[in-house]
Amino acid sequence: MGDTQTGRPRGRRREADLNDARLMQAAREVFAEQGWDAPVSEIARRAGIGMGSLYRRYPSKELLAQRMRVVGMEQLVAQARTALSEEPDPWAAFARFLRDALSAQGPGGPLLPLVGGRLPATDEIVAAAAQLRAALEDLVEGAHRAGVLCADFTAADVPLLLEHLTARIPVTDERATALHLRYLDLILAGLRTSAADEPTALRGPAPDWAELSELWNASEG
Amino acid sequence: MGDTQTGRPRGRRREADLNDARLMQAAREVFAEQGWDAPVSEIARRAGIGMGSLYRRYPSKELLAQRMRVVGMEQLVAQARTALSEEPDPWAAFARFLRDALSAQGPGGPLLPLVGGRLPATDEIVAAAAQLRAALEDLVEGAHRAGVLCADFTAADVPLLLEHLTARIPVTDERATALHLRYLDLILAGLRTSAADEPTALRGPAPDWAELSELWNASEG
DNA sequence: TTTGAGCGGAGCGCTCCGCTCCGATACGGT
DNA sequence: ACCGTATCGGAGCGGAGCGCTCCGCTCAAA
Repeated sequence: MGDTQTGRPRGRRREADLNDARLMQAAREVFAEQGWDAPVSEIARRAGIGMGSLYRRYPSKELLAQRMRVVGMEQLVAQARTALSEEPDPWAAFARFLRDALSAQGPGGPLLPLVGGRLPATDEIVAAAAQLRAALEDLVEGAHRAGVLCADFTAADVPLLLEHLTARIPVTDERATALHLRYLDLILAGLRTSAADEPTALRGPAPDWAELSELWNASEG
Repeated sequence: MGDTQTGRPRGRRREADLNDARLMQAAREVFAEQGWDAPVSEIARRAGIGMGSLYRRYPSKELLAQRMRVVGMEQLVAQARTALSEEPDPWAAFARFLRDALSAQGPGGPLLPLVGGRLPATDEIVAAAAQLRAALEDLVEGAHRAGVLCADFTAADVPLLLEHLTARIPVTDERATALHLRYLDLILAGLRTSAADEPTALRGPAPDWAELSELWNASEG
């Protein structure tokens, strides 16, 4: 932590910071499109950076991906906090966060850290995950308290739902995001309860946070 | 067509037919889980069949996948026809088909022919696709006529929606299917219009069948 | 018992990946 | 202006893992 507090770096140092930002962006795009097996060279190419510079900054593909997960989760937390503070209505905040998460996770880029599941969790990652969990729980707790959210929809549903809405389809990023948002609207319509409606339409056991941890972190070495 | 009209094959021939059925099943499971890059040896292993037998029946991975697509589409057509004939209510037929498609596409196996997009379409495939299109249009037309389906939801939405609901998550097949069905229920709740509701909640341009063709078939050689 | 069509799986050649090494580049102190 | 040097970029190396083939073995049919 604290590597962004450089007071206006200049020259070579500034270039390195720009490179790092570009790398995170490119890594998220490429991993989202092609999965874990995407070649590192493709990430470097899309970031406009040579392999040497990439491997100087991140000594292995695994470390690069782990850092990318942290950045992605931090961005989600920021989006959740923004939605919570800028939208007074709990339902509006909830809906806005989902839309932001689907569309703004990088230009056209689909979702977040679900490269995981095969790379071990660092301390940084578990800390970011804890913060993400807290933010999502704030979001759904608020909607629940307002009585506008389907009763047995949990905070752990959110990442899984986003994952389900982020199909890897080989079209332009804009078109893919448009389709994601199209089907998200369907989900939102189904999630919203109009006051004392009939019991929720959700079937099957809700996921919990432990299940998510197993999905996101490698089982063991 | 017409290779299933054998009058009770016996002995070695019967084993070959069983092998073929097992192969289709295993191929769908493996491709669904791991995508096109899944090793052929894994398909053979899961089918309980040697590589020799597999490559005797299908001279290349591509031909195997093309045949699998045809079988998968034919199964979807059969499920659509069954839903249409067994469920008198158009909405019930529509909902049942979606649930069947998500769960029964092989035990626990996710969806269908979206290995495509990189392998060329054979005549058999375009014929099966045409039949699938007709069946899906019957399904949504019926629901539309009954006035219970969100207005600008088209038949071409169905495969894309199923694809969106079939996230590849590394859990047991049963759990994955349960999650798919959980979020399908949300979609169904959002899709259903109660008579003259407010205008549909769908945004963005609806997909059409031409877009699907581009997704499913290789652009060119 | 003989036979041979059809089965299973070990191995070959090749593609493609993660990662390293080194010449080229341009910043910053003097 | 000039040079020392930290950093950049991409060609190449070793190896993993794939599609596909080849061949010894099994077992229904005669």
